[in-house]
Amino acid sequence: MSTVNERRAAARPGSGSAHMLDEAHEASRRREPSAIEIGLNAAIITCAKNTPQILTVRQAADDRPLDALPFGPFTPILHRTLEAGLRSWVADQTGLHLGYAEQLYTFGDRGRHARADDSGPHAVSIGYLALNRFDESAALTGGHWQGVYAFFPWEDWRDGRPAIIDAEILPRLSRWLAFGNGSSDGGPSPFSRADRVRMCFGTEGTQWDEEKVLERYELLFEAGLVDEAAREGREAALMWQDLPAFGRTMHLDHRRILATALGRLRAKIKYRPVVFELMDDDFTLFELQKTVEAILGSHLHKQNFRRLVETGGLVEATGNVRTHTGGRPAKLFRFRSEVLLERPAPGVRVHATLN
Amino acid sequence: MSTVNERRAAARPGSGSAHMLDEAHEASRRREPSAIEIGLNAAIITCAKNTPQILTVRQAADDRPLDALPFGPFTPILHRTLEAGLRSWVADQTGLHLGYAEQLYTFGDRGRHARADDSGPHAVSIGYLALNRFDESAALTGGHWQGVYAFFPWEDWRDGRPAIIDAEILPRLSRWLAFGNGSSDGGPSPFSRADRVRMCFGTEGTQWDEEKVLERYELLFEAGLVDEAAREGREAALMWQDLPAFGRTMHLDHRRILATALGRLRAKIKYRPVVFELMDDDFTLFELQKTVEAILGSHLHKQNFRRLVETGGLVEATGNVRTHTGGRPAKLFRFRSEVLLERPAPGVRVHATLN
DNA sequence: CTCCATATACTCATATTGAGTAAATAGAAA
DNA sequence: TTTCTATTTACTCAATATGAGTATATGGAG
Repeated sequence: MSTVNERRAAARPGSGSAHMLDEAHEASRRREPSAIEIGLNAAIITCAKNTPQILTVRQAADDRPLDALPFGPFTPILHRTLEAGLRSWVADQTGLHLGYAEQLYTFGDRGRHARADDSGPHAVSIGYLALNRFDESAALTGGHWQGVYAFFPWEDWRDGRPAIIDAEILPRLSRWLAFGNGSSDGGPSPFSRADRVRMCFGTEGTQWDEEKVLERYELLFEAGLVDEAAREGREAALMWQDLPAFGRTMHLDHRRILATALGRLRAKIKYRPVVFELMDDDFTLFELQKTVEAILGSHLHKQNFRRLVETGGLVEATGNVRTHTGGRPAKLFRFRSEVLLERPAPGVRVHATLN
Repeated sequence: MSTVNERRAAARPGSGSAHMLDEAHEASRRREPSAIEIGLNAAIITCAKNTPQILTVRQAADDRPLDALPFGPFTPILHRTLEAGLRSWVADQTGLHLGYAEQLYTFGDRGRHARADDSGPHAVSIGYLALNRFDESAALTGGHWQGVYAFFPWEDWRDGRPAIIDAEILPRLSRWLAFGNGSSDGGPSPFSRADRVRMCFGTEGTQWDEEKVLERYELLFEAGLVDEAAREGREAALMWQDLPAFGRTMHLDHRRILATALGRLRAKIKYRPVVFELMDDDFTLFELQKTVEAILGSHLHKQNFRRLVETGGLVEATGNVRTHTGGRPAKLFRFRSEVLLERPAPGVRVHATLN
């Protein structure tokens, strides 16, 4: 972990730093605009075919086209709020009208544009998580849905511990540890690299935490194992040869935003009724469970799931049943939005099992 | 000076929005900077005298000076990351070196600058929550600590339900409901105003949720009851006469950022060991409890608190005791940072009681 | 020396959780 | 028609966690 003084030193290239700061502050008070672009990025998630899906658009970068999240700059003249701007861009680029949307994080680190030098304007990107129910009939005017786990193959544990972890990831992380161990390089994490590997991938007795999607992605990034690290000229990326693809790559830092989105969704699904943003009006409890499992990437105990969701007042029976389920007809349920008024934090509070 | 966007808007006052959007996007691709300022704001919280304290600086606005959070613009030339910029501004303005800091939210709504028209540049402000232990000996070069509940008198329930709720707030909210009921005015909330009053202030059987600090502030804002609403020319603010002060006001939207910070801290304290950022290295369990209670604004069951914190592996005894506690000497404890490696979400999971 | 406020050590009933068994039912396969 | 199968639905049960309480220890103030 870097000290305050180191951080301050880094923040002051060259001469009289205090003076420069004052000057910058003064410029701001005189309302001189700084050359900063604000990008709005939407991680739009739906659930189809038992898999969480992300809406991507194609973006030409350098030579080859890459997957990107729908995005555009925030222009205050056109958009009353940040979220309005986001909705407008998404509708523009994909024809999709967003339902639920929440702000995730604002990314402002240097290096977003894959330049070693400081040329070009600096961009700050605000990431959003949006949830839409899957509508087969509504044709998109742009972009297409892709399975989220194509970007994070190590995150889906529904068929057991993904092979890529022990076969590809952990051996390389071990080499990376052996190289430059100690605390991480200037990052804010107070943990040693070895501890971070333990926490992220649940080795040595530590258990897998499905919410640490971002932490895992960032660890792989630091270790130079994801393509984005090589693109940005990360030092650690130089030590690898014949790297397999650790998930599909994305434009700029969009995969980081997607990792943030999935992690947030996995966390939130447990204490707020956000799953229902992904469901049709009527659904069976089994369909609901499959959706939750797809998001969490793990299996849940069926009987307990039903108990939780029913006694928690999250759903109510519609009185109808669905046949052709492959077995006994299933009662149809709908979301009871009244819970939001009754309980402080209603949600699908679930604990993952390994079965 | 006029901005790029203003000039464009002036040149084409009635043009179609789709075209404008394309054009704006094109402008962005040509890397034309938009005139947007990014402000960094720090809600720095500590705990002293059994009260959460917020670090404020004085800021001259229009005629009278107001309390403000330490803030400054993000200048990519000077600051490698957003957080580095924040730390630098805070050190500059107050002499304080931040410890724990996390990003809260990015506020970008029009109206931040209390202008009815669209003059002036639009500002986007990124709010941070920072936690510091209180250090009596470290003198501040600027700013001073103020009790958080001076800004939100309705949030401290340690001496029972605050009188201001039933005496001042609820009667006026009732009048506000009677005026223009129905769903809120264009806001994103799917609830009726009446439902929001219930959820926020725990009327009609609904229980008080201490985490809804922001929701409560925004409800009071919409109802025109806080000074900021009058300053920004909110319509609802016009209907009141002889309004008492509903908490101290702050510069711009800083009180909203503070509300976000307190709400986030109250939520996070339950599932992450953030309290310890506010404690000295050694502390008694009673001191720890008093700190948690100060943050949550409610009392906890003492014996259960100890059990939770000890069996949860959050603390370990140092072997020393503290005397002069007013009673039997208390064992001193320290934070066991190893829990972070052992458990996925260690924290002070507590449930409020009314005693 | 007594009182007092706090610390510490327990008990106990109830609710929640994790995990399991068993019966019901419609469609598909034999 | 019968059997099989995958699924739904209904219970059970032990272990643990939670909310609330009682009882005792101990140093300092008066």
